Amino acid sequence: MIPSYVTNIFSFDITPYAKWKEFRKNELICREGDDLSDLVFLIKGNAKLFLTHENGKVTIIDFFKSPTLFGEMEFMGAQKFTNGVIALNKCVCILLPLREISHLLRDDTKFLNYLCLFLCRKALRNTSNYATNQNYPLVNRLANFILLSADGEIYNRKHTEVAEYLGVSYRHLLHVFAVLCEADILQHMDKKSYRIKDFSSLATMAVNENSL
Amino acid sequence: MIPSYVTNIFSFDITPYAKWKEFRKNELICREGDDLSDLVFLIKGNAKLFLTHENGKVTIIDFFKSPTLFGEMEFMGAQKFTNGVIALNKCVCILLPLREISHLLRDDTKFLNYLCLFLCRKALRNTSNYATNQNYPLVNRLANFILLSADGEIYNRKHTEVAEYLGVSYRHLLHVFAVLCEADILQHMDKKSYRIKDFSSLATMAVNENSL
DNA sequence: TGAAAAATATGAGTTTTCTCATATAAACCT
DNA sequence: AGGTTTATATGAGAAAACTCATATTTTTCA
Repeated sequence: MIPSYVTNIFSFDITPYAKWKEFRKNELICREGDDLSDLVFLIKGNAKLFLTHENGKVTIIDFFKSPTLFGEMEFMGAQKFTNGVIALNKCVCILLPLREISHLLRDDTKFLNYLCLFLCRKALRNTSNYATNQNYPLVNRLANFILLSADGEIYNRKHTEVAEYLGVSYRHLLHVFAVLCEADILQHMDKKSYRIKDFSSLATMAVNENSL
Repeated sequence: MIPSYVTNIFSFDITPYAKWKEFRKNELICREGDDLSDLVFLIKGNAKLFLTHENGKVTIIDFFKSPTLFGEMEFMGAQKFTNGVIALNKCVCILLPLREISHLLRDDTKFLNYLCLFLCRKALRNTSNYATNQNYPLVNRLANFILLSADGEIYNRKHTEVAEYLGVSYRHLLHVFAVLCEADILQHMDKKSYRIKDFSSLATMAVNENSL
């Protein structure tokens, strides 16, 4: 029932503590500002981590793809209040109640080593993305994003979400898509999808977000 | 000799392994691309972490203020090559050779807990800064930066460095300083320093980078 | 099924930020 | 001390990105 890549992280048996929970699309897995009381393994589905500014604006901080983990910040006591996590499609999670097992985890070198490595990798990814975003205009970042997220030669994503993720306005994102189409690099297909006509141009202008 | 806040992180005695090393201003503590073979505690001085793009452009990723730690990424094996670290003034470091002690560290729950917490806090700070930077124009970010780094009512920093840190061109930074002066919020004093004339305006427009 | 909400789309005008050119002053080296 | 590099400073024009307005289509959900 609980996948081995989860149970293997620990040097003790977590099955007595683990709870299985499912979320529908658009359901909040963590509400912004709540105390988080569990360590959460996302084993199926995708979710996004977001933060609402006083501004009212919303930033997508990250996309979570299963399998992954969150709630480490709360486990470590590094932050009281969580950011929001919302299910992008049907999600399956395994919850480990912190109250019951945090003392076990703190003594578990196997788990702690795993967590350190997990945190390091996450930090590297974030830093790389951040540095990249600051130094290149949207065309370049978008080229990269298209290459990473296209299915073969077909790109098909929600503009609204992508705009938030790339940290630009919806309007500007559309503008840059239009530019890429005009340059004959993309072709606007039926309504929502684009076809990549010129992979090499796209690759040339793309910034490699994972080259750190 | 080695401060207790360093020795206290470990459950064993590190003194037999620790090396003491000093760096002059502008000396490279870590060269970009090298293998890093030590865990480094910066116990005195300030340093900056940077990354050179294929672009040629340089991003300041972070400022290190003592006391802090770096080299964790290499310890965890999360990255082969380090980013550059350069001393901004005289720096004193304690080096722990990874080859000799990494197996000890991996079994040391005290150290591992410390490292997890350290990584979490770093990640939170980075995320907060990142989200902030994406959503506010420079005036707001700069207002905040001025408040954080001013000495009383006197602000005095190198524009070149600040421009890099805030991820904008030198030209634009100067422009925004001029705007703040024109609005009677700052006053341009002798050559390099500015006096804050209107704290409350500055505070109003400032984005709080540490409100996560 | 029908109304409301969300996503797509495009135009026009503005703000933010960048590039490049150029000049002067300060800091650094040997 | 004198030459080199680095930091400060400013102008002009262009590119990048944003806001607001507005229209259409698609999705959601009661």
